[in-house]
Amino acid sequence: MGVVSREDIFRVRMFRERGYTRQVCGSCRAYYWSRVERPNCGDTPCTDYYFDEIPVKSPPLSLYDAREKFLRFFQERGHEVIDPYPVVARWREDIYLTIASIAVFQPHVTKMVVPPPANPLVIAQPCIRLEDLGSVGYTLGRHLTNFIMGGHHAFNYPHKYVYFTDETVEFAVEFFTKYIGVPEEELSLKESWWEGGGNAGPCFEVSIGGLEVATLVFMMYEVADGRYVEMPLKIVDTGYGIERIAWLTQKTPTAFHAVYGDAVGEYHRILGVEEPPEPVLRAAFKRSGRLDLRDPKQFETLKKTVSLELGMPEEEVSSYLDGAVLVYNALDHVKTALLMLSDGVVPSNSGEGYLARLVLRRVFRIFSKLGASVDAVLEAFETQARLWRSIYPRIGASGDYVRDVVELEYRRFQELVERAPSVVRKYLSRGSLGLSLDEYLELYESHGLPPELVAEVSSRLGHPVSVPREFYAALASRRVRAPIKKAEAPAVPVEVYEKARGLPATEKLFHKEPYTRRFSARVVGVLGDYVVLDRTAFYPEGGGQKPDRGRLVVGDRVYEVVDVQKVGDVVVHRVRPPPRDISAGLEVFGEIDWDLRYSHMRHHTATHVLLGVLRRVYGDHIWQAGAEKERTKGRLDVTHIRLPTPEELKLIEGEVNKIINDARPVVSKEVPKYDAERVYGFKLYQGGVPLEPVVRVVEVEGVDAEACYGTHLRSTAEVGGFKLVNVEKIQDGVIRFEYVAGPQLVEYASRLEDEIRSAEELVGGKLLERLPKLLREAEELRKSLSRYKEFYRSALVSSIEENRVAVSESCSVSVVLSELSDEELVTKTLRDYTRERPEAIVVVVSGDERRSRVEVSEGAAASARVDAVDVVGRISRAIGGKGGGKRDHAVLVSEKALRDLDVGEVRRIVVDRVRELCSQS
RNA sequence: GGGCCGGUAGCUCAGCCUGGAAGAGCGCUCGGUUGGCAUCCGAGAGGUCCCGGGUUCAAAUCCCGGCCGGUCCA
Repeated sequence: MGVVSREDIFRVRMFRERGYTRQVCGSCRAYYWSRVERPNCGDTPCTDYYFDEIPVKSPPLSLYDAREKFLRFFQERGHEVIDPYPVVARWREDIYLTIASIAVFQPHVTKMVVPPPANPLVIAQPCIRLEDLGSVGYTLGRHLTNFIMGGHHAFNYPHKYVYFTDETVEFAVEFFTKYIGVPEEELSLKESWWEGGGNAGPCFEVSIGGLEVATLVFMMYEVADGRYVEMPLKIVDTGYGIERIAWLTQKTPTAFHAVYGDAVGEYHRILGVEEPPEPVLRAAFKRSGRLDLRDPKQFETLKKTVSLELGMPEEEVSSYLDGAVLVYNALDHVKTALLMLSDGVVPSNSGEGYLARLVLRRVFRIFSKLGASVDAVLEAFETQARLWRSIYPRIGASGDYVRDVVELEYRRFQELVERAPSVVRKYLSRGSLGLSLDEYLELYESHGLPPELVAEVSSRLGHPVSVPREFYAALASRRVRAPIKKAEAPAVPVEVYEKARGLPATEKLFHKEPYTRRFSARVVGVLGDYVVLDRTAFYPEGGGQKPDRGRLVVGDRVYEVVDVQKVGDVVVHRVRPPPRDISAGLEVFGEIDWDLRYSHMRHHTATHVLLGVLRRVYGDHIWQAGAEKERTKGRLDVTHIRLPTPEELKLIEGEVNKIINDARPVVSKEVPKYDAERVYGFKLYQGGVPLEPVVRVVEVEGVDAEACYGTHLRSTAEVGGFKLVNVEKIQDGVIRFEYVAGPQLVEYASRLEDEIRSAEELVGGKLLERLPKLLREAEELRKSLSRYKEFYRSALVSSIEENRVAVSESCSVSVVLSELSDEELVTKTLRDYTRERPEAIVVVVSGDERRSRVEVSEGAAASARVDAVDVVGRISRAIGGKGGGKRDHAVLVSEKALRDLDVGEVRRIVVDRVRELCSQS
């Protein structure tokens, strides 16, 4: 296939054969194709909806029927039906959710790393898009946060052409006219341009009566640095709106009625909202296609129009529609949450977990706004679980988990709401004039309190405020985009990486025979400190398993292997000393540190068993979030909603050990990617999704199967034994398990024993006998210390009294020396003393052999006359030292030892100054 | 992964901006008052001011690093 110019690509065979003409839309100026003359492109917002007036031959299709019809049509035309992928895009680094059917094949297929599972193929892929989350209900179904994208895809390789524009348009026209029974005259195909996920291409938007029912994209370009580069692979990427097809055939006033059927009425009941009469919905429906979501005023205008048309009071129309919009939002959001949760998302404060929490909080807000309880929320989830489990089996399987999560998240939501008054009060008390825009933004972004809630709470607290109009604009302007995930730094130097990529793949003895300890091989290349062999038993770091160590022997020279990494299919060994004398072709003898390796293998196999047990105990939302297998211990992080209880931990430990005792075989095999996915499901990819046509599957019989690169035992029996040593929550929604296996278990136990023995030596006896005694003793010492403190305190007070010189009615002065260097005690005593005696000025000189301290404390009346800071300043000038303080309390610290300090001098200065200031009247 | 907010008595928090004596309410203990109570009165105990470092005569307070929690976003 040659390069097609941008205009020519739209001139497809069918348009010529069946007399379609290219026309310009009177409204949006776009070009479109149709068999008849039309005033506009036939898509909203250039027209009202009128598809309900079009005679469609198809009987009303439910969502399920529409999906089946779509799949069968393309299956009959040579497309293989592919099972849908999860809505959580775990195979993508750049997006969290599956936003289109093509996302299933990006980037591995689009970048030609892996062939597609079939070609051509058809898929009904559930997708989630949260962009319009805030305004779903208003357009009565034009926008949904979840939808099924029906995609038929053909991948045209340079050497293998399948089909492109002509057939794609013919399929679309045939599908809608013959299968759905839409008169051909009603079809309009608008020329457009599509971009997304780093790809781009021309497209047709297919509309019927104002409803866009499909987009036919011809993906031909890669977008690189803002330039379009033609791809060798030309992809037919279509998206049929299955919900819209159901809507088109059912002609209900909203898409929600078409998609959710009886559940619409159920939700009205659950939420206690009256259903609007049909004429209200019909009237709103007509114009809803023209609504622009960015302008909330348009919805108000729509209400006015409906009210005029029906002669119904505006308030009535408004209350009907406002209530219905909330119900539609609830329907939509609950289903989105259900899809995410049943695909195993654990709500958290980051990543896809945050998106799940975001959706759930929207649901909770709707329910609490309407005064519905958590039971109503649960009922709403159960209603839809019943509705969808036939299409999505995972929804049926995750009931307990969904219920658990909803309850837990609802509780957190309520805590947030309960916190609101105290937080708002704090902000209100800061300034006198209500709340500023910045304060609203901070309340939202830092405390999760939306402005409407803040205003409500504030007026309940007796401070009516109004939400700043510019709030959402200000919020939007703060949004900055950042890459989702950062590329990891390579584990080998760049120049080694570059050179290694040119070398042939290393034969992996560690895969072929994981128990290989010694081997011979030939040197393929030497790259700096790294040696590359034609085959190796050294395991390179990967999949959370640490690299092997050991030695390489070349002739009579011995090199220590200190690191092993992989570059693609090439294994590189870093050795010491630097391999200066080695060259390609030499024979090498290798030996790995078997003790280390065997520990890795035990901990690795134990990790798989643990993960399998966790999934069995808690459910399929358990996903590996990270893992590390070292010599001394293994570590597994998994997604889960809460810390396990001690009982659960005992159960988990017991189950793992049972499987170890069972001596289950552990088998590794190479399986074509798509076969593996079919057999084991997506949970295969616990440690990430390898973008390769063939994956290595490690299966622990009846327990776990994962795509894994690591080395494993032949049987679980070899794990030897399993003990959890630490469990903690490392972040919201992620639980860390640490454990030891085999001989490490003995090491662990004897380390514990050593610790206890050392502790017992310290306390001189059995811990449980000695500790209570020691604690009692400590308590007694504490009490006795406080008695001594009291004694010193009263001694200090007497000393102050004895040295007291009355100067005037409002002034007395007392300068004393205290041998005690307990600063806290002195300060507290002085404070108590001067509080009782407003006229007192007390100076205490204390210290030790390194430094001295002069503390001046004054009662209220005295400090009105004598400034403590001034007194300290004078002392400082006479005897040195630095200090300062407040008018009634100041401190001076000198580097002199206490015995070198002239207390008489200090007394003279203080008494003179006090006399000077207090004698005057 | 990033931004923002927070971490002070058992609990809820004030104090931090502007460095200078560790605070309030509730709860707890004891005593008194009361027929009864979320009664009233009085006394008392209770602190690693998250951790580490820096600046300073002096740090809960300022600066840097870390940990933990919350929240918004990607």
